[in-house]
Amino acid sequence: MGTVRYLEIAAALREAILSGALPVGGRLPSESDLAARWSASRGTVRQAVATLAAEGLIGSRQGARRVVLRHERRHSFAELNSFAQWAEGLGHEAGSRFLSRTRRPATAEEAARLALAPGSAVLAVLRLRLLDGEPVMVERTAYADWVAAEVEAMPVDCRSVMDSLAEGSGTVAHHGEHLLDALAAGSEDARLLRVRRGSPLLRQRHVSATAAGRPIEWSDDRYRAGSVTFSVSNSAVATPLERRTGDR
Amino acid sequence: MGTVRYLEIAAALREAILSGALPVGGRLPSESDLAARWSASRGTVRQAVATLAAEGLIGSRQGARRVVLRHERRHSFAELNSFAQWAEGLGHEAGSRFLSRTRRPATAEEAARLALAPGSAVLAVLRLRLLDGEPVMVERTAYADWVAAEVEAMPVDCRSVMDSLAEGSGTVAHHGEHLLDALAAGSEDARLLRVRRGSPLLRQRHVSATAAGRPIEWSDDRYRAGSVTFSVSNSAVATPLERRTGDR
DNA sequence: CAGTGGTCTAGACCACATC
DNA sequence: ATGTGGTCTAGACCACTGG
Repeated sequence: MGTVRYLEIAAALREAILSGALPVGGRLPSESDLAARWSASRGTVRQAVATLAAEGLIGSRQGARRVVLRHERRHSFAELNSFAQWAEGLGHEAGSRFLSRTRRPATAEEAARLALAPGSAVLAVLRLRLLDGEPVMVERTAYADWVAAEVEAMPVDCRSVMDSLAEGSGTVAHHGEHLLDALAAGSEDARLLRVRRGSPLLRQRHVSATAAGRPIEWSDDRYRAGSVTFSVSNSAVATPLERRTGDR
Repeated sequence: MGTVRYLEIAAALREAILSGALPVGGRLPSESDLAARWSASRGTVRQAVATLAAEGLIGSRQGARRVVLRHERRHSFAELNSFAQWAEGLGHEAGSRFLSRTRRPATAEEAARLALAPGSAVLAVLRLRLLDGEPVMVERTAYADWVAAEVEAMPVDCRSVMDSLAEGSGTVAHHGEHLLDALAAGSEDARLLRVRRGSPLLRQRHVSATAAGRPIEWSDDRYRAGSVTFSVSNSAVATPLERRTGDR
């Protein structure tokens, strides 16, 4: 059986929360209740509720029952790193076009982000992303050389580079670091996104890496204002968010 | 002793990573090594490394040693919810001025975010934030009525509302949900931040709640482009980030 | 005060990586 | 084949919440 006990329990609790059976502000059963009901040890139950806490669905304090914080669904990691999967998960139609793919030496920033020796070759890609036919994002990505050939071979309207890499060589993104800021549209941005120069864009720069920590890509994605919102939830015990000044 | 075993181990490992003693891409000692070295059980060691994994510092795959992913420090939850603590942590001087504080009925959105009955009273605040004397952020916050009196009593240049609430009534933020997007500066934004109307701003809307899940405030913070960057790290096992279309 | 979550132990078996 | 992390058990004591 591929079944994992604590994920079963977590899924059942998640379902109860998302369906509204457990209202926001309501209390979860105690750990011992859950352990008895599922014939599992307390450790396993704690692993299940820790999963939900990491998703921001529930909170806890020593001595008091766990409480439901929200009942909205979250998106998976795959949806986060893949524009196509994200769009489809929301019922939108994702489009994509490679505008250029060229090999060139990495810039200093790209080399640093991809943990490459300065001047190593990367595959630089310019790509336009559409949502229901409308252009919403311009993507400028540098791929590490060990995936470059595979990316070059993809069709110009390839739905998802990350999906194709997974199906092809089995390369899967496992970690990501994302930098979010705002900037004014440059002339190329403006032309491709059909907005005026200087209009606000939301920029998401991110590096994706394999489970072993090997960087795959470093990307600069610029969204038309109003087209997307990023959402982050955190707590005093688990802090996935950071804020910085200036560039970087 | 107020010492917690797994936090001690986590702190030691974190120190080793941040100092560079364990290089990026390097492998951590095995769980049994660490357990022996610290005279702790394997469960305790796993709790320690789980802490670092949640901070995005290390990654793991079944069967292989854990690897170091990065060695940059993260900011605490407190720094995330508090402009003042964040600025001071970076060595900048944070300034602040209340421009207005008025009680009025909650808008539909505010009532929903703060889990209030429609039309309940809130304290609406307009506040300008400075970094080293320069205006960088405009904050429009709705405080729940049960903290309104306390916020009204604070001086106009109060450094940190959240710190003051903690010291005063012991109200501490424990959970947060943040929405990040870009938008064009309105006329009030432009005047206060000394930028042109229509220039790009990074908007962070967020709700803060107590450990019990009781909402404290709902805020719309707008940063001058280039003044701040938000950073998020995630992995296939822990996904704190979500992306959405349109408003909300 | 009883109940609850937070911490910790000392085992066990399995799936997967690495050599 | 050996080592490693992933999962699970069945206990234990403590700190804190709540009525």
